[in-house]
Amino acid sequence: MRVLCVAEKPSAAKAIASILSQSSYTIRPTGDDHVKNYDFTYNFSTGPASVVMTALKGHLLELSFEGGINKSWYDYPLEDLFFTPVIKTVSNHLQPIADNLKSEVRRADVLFIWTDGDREGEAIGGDVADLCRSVKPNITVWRAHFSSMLAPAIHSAARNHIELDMKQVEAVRTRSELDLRIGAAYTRLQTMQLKGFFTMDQRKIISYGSCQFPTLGFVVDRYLQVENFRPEQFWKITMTYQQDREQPNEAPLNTTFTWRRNHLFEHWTSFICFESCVQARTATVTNIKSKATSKWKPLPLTTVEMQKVACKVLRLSGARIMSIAEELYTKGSISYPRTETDQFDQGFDFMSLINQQTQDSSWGEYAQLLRDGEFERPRFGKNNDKAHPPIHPTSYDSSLTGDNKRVYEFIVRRFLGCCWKNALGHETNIEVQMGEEFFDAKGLVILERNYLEVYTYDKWNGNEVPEFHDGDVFTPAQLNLEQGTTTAPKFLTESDLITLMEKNEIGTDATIAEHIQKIIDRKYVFKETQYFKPLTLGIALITGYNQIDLEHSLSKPALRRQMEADLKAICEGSKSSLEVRNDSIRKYSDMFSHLKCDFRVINQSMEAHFREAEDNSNGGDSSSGGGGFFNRGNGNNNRGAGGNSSNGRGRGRGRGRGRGRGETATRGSGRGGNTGRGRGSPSFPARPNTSTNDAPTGTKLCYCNKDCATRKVNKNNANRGRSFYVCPVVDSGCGFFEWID
DNA sequence: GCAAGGTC
Repeated sequence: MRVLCVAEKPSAAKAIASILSQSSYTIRPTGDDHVKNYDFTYNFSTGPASVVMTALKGHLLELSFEGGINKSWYDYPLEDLFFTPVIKTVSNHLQPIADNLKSEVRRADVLFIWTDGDREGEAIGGDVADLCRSVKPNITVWRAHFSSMLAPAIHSAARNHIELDMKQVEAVRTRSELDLRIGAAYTRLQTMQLKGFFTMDQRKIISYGSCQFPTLGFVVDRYLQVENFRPEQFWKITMTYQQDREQPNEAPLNTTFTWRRNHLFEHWTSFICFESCVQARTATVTNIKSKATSKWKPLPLTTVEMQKVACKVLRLSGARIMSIAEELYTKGSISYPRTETDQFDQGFDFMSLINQQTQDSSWGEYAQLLRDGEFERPRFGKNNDKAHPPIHPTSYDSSLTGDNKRVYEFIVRRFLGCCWKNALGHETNIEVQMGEEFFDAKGLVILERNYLEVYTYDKWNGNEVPEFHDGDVFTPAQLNLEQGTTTAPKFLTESDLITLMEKNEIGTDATIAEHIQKIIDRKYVFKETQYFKPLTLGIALITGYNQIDLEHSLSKPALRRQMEADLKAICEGSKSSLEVRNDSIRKYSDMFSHLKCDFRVINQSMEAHFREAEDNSNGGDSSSGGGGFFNRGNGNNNRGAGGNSSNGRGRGRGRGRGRGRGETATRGSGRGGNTGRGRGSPSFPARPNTSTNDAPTGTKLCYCNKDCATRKVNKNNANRGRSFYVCPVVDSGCGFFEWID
């Protein structure tokens, strides 16, 4: 018997051939540089056989439209794109691989498919079977079912073959067809309709894709949240305690307590709470909880996690990280970089990998510690793609420089961190009461840093607090009622964007970074430092789509998620692929007709946003940047970084400018506050900033009981029916208030 | 000149 085995990629073919043949195979080259044919013999359940193990490079076939519509954009109605037949062909660069398969299968009795154990792998297998049947219609087809690349799993798969799961194959075929039809129709419509806006580049593509648009939608949504943000004032009580040290030359220990109400938006309610504290004058420790705590070491590294964390700590784009990881993998320095698995197999040989890293001058000492007894098995995550282990170093590589070195170092440190112990600490929670208000402080002593030593990307800072006991009473060093303003949310970082995409099932681990790169390349968004901001084109498209009353929003994740759910339904057998295909085509083509009718809305949105952008650019340079449109806020326009944060934004809409980030709660401690005058400790609090509207009316009395006139106030809603008094004298009064029950 | 999904 002669068996032709086909793996999804060259590395898998090599690994499987090594296991099955116990490394005694001969290699033949093919027409493709990366793909090799491995010849060996193997004892299958049906008996011994001569085996050829070969590989693909992912999908073998590509989908396209039949006939002239594939090329000509103007000679056919766009609606035809939903119905015109599609064909699958081998793209030119994969032709040598297809030729190799065809010639090998002629000599085979059995085609044995060893593609990855996921939906796409099944579909790739389906295409291989079709191609091979075109040469040898009656060939027997087996499917290997394996859940790891370890020898027992591979041998078991070889001896217990199953059949291709045509439901999964159909699901992927449905997905590809829908993606192509929808992408082509909407892209052509957008591009042709909006062509007039781009004088400099007539070939500009304004693409639509079921993944790229929701991705753009996330960026624009956040932009609109920032744009529409209205700051709100709040008030909060801050309290600190200062303890002298035993050593006179040591700086005193300052402890900041957090008000349990955090902050309130009602001015007078905050006053009342604050006054209760002022009256009490001292704080009493009401509860102390002390316990051991730990900071957990990270999980083994998956692709998406690598992108999320490495984007942040290395300040590289996801696309760049993936391309470097690919390079490191090809070089043999790290394992396969596209994996969803965050658990290592039971038999995984950690120690030899740790040993390899002991020679490094930077992290070698930590690898030595692990080798010499500190090792602890990595945590078990919840995900296993049954095809690849978590990303880890496979050999020590000292030849790297630049970003490649930084990415490699990240992967090594992450791996070593996983193999260490959790960081250990001791936590103390102190609750104190002043008047009717509660405050909390948290102390942390780090006892053992463990994994933090090597995984330097995680931070865990200790915080020393005084040794309090239940019932202790102290006088605060400072007690203030501070005013603050809520601040706008920040723009999305790449890490935020990846998290959103993952949560909403937009793209896969291997494609998330590509979709992000795509909306940058299309000039829908740009990246300013680490933040994503939409360009005029992106804003105009999304706000335009949002204004059209479509059955489903094309810029929100729900449609893609529905497609994902339908594909699962096909795999589970609860829906047929034909049903999903027809329903989806009807849905998208109905929306397409609607969109086409209402496209003037998108045009108006473009006009409005482009005009606004041009106005903002002070005239003249509206054609800067690629493609002849204004790059809102981009440094290209010489308005400097951050230009779009205040550049005419809110023009005529009364929006505040310069909504400062981080300007929380420091006002109100200015005038006359904190001077310690009058009653000694606690120091006098800041005079509350009473605006005319807030100022009470009434008569009588104040805390200082001196000459300042006071007025009585009734604020039933705010103070539960009690009256209180406030000294209204701004410059010479005491600034205090008195409760009168 | 369109998509998203594999992989190098």
